[in-house]
Amino acid sequence: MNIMKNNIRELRKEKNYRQEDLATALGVTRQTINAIENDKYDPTLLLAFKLANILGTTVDKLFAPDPEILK
Amino acid sequence: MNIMKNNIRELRKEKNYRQEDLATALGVTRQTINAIENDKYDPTLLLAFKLANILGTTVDKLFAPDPEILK
DNA sequence: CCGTAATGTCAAAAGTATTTTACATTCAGA
DNA sequence: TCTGAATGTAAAATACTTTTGACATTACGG
Repeated sequence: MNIMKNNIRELRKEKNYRQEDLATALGVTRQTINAIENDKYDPTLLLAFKLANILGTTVDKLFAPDPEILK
Repeated sequence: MNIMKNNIRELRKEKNYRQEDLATALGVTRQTINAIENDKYDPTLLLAFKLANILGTTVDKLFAPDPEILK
């Protein structure tokens, strides 16, 4: 199960991208973007950096792990 | 293949932790810490956050993807 | 309302991260 | 030099991420 929050959808919409636009820009599939936006699983670290980069933010701002989990 | 750089080893030594100390503190195995320090593979996003947290830094400062790869 | 674009979802397969167990190498101190 | 501690490494098993292909649902402009 996945405990990370993210605001990819909000930032994506600000840029008027479709899930598919983001996906092709990052070299992944639309299903991957959809799954991450809907918290099905976390992206790899590399994909997290690519997402932050294209959305004009940082990994630390884009994702927020449950504070409970940061022992 | 793994294209991410990190300075976990340096920060770990500043804190006088052994690989095993970091591992048990984060709930992973020593082999995992060793593999990440030696760039065998990237950690998951969650483990990256845990590492940054315990080492007193941020994911963005702790890891640096090859700029080439950030299209 | 109708058509179509966008999003949601699913199952199977492939790729990658992590664990476990085990052994090898390096290095500092007694 | 000898010992023990720390690190490096490897293979097999398991878990998780991503792809592929396909179909369902939602939302919106005409």
